[in-house]
Amino acid sequence: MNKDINMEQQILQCAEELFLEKGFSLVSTTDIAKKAGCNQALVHYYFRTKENLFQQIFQEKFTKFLYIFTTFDDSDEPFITRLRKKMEAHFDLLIQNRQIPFMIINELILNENRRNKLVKSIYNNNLDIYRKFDSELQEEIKKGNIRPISTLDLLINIVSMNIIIFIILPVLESQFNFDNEEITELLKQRKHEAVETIMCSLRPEKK
Amino acid sequence: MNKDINMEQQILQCAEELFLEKGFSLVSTTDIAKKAGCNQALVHYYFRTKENLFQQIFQEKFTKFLYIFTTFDDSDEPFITRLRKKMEAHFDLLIQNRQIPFMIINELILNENRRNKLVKSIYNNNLDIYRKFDSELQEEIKKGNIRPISTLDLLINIVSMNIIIFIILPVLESQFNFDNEEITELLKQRKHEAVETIMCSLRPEKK
DNA sequence: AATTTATTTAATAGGTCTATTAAATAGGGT
DNA sequence: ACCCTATTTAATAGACCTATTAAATAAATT
Repeated sequence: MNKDINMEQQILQCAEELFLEKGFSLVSTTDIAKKAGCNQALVHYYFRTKENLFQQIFQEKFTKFLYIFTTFDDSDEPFITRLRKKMEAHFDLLIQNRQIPFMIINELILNENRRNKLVKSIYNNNLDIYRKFDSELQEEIKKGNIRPISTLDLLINIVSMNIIIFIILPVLESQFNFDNEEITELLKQRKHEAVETIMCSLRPEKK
Repeated sequence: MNKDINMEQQILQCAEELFLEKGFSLVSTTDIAKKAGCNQALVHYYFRTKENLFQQIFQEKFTKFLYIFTTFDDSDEPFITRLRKKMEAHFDLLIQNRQIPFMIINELILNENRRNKLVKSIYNNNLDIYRKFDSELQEEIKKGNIRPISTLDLLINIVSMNIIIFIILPVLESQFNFDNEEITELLKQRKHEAVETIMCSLRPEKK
């Protein structure tokens, strides 16, 4: 591993890679130390517990995952255009961090404590932006520009369509031996299809 | 636990519940034995290894998960109607087995051996039905009844929309204290929305 | 140079885990 | 009653895990 940066950062970075790949419980502090090239006790010296170390990383990844949906786009483009852009930006983020969806699913289901803590903070911190989004959406529906749908359902749909390929990717890779370029192309196509599916699903009924 | 059935079945059943809840690595044979009310060695007596025991259960769940998509519906209803029915049946199955999606995601990502084994057998066993579905779909697209979409994308979309709520459910339960009835109602609504989203997304462009 | 502080290591306590072994118990069949 | 087989248990080997402790080394400060 890189010897230029200090060991604390080194450990953090190695831990991140391992946790992203295998989740909390399948990574030991011994694994982390080995990868970082240091003694196992050093991991505990800097971070005290494995849980601490994981929390730091997970928190950051989760915030990243949600960031795009927790910021307000104040351009004067139409609602649907801004929505499309958000969705595309979110997908692009996942392309850069392909294991985030798995990590989040895994830890959010398995660890009740982490889940409770996170969920509460998300809920409280983003109520405003949620309400704003909600009122804009319902406005568009009233105008007949968008098929009637609840805000929660739409958000779930978007997240769902955006994460699924990153869950399925390992399976596809098991069957077909993709090289990097093919995966890039696959993700590009899938991004297009995911966005298109949501956009098409929002078209109002023909009269 | 129930004392009427024999201990082998008892162990299998308890293991199933635990594995579904926590996945392979967070369940010990000691946990299983405790739940089943027997000595830990008995788990190994009947199933030799934890891996064996898990395989049996996982295989069954995974087959169940795919079953609906691996059978052919030969009624003479329109393609889109049959598709909708399949999707609904699949969702209903998941309602009865809410932890299946998590288990599959978890183990399919974490364990390369299991993934490889499964993926190959699925691929080989269901090529015929896949081709049949593929040709029907492309036929409908040619007729202009359905928006152009690849078969793989459509299947991914359907699975995605069907599983997402079962992934998110623990998160929602953390925030709101649902009782059983509320969850049933929530799932019913979500089923409707998932199916509707796919159906709407398949409508051809207006001319 | 001496002293203090920060980093790193070896050693280990105390726990859990899987799997095996040998012994105990139970249940037919003869 | 005896034998045979199936079921169940206690005990334990051997591995690995987290976290701590005390000692060693390096770096910084006076």
